[in-house]
Amino acid sequence: MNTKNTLAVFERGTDEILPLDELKKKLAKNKPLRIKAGFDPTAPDLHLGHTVLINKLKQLQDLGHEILFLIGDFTGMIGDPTGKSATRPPLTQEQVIENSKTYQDQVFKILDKDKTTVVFNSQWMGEMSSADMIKLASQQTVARMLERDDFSKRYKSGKSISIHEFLYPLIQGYDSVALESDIELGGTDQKFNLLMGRELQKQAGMEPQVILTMPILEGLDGVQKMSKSLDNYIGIDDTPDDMFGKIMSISDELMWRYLELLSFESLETIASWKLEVENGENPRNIKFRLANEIIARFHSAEAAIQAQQNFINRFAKNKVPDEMPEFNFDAGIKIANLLKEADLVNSTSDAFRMIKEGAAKIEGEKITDRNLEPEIGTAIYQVGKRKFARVTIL
RNA sequence: GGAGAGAUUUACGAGUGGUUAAAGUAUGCGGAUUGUAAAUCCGUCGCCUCUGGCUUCGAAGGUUCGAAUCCUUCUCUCUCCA
Repeated sequence: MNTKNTLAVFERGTDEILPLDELKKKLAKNKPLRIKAGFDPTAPDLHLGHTVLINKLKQLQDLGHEILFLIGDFTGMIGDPTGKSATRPPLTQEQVIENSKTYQDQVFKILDKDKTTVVFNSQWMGEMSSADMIKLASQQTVARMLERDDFSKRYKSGKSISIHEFLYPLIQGYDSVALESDIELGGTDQKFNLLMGRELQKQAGMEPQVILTMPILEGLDGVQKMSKSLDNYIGIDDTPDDMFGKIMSISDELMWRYLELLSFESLETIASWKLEVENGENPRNIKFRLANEIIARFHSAEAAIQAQQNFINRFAKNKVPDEMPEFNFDAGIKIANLLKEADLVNSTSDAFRMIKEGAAKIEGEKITDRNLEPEIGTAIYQVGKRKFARVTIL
């Protein structure tokens, strides 16, 4: 592939490439580049937000470049302050190890395992002495650190910033020195950290890496970034039904954003869909297409069709789902406790509330008696539109 | 080390001895409507079978008939000075 086409692959969907000239020079060398991307093993389960970046890695991998998949097990113990308005709780060693395993299992659903180099930054950071750390810390100034938006915001608004949080960008930057990376990918929120890698590489006498940022995918709420801690994500391990439901719940506005960043459909195709909607097509049907594509990618085409069928049955036709959690209880249990034990409500107080609001149903019949002791037998219990459980009273 | 300010329920934020389980707003949840979208309206938002009881206002003690509110110690945060 010639340089021009290669460059097009690099640029597709990116937010920024800095500096572009240096990337062109690196590509002109006509040999595999070392491409670094770091992941913070804060919690297991990748979500669609991560796949924006991973898809890009996959594309570059297919061009023959070397992917350095960095698991930030050392930095994970700091807790990345990026984008946070408060100090993030650090992870324990055990959590980090556990989570990084899950990460690898999931990421190789997209990346080619044989062509990917997995590295842990504890490999070199764990070896670093206190003296080395001080030397590293001496390479940047507090003023420079406070340039970072989230730090300066917190500083100005009187929120605490711990010293160790300043170390995070430094260590991430040092990772680039240790790995001698040519390019580093990250979300736009990583820009500061990525640039830090350039500076430290320069100071180490190396050719600095080019940074490539990908847009941050908004979560289901359409405002905050998709993240596990905010619970507004679609996990790639989610069941087809969950995926379908979550995609359907996003706003019309957000739907276009998702199509842009997650779909493999061409931009022309997406533009034609927009035209359809303007001409009266129900936006819901566009979401159907998006949901189908995503589910087919992480599960199968059949699963996608099934999920859509389930969705239509459940909501459009108001039927109950085929599958739901099952519970057994002894006779004499009170309805409030039953709903709580079956995970349909958070507390018995919540159960009373739901009953009062007419949201709790048995076999489609509203529960009116809050002191009800359900009869022996099996029945479908429901709270709200989405929560179901098949309960057997013994 | 010194001086000062502050820590309230998911979040922001009222509340300076007694109708305070704690205003208000946001978020969330539920209902109506609908395309499980948006918008709107209504209800609800500590726990416990609950016309009542229990535990909360950084932590632990204390004063009081009674404390989120007063006192003491401690923890943490911020500002200024060194």
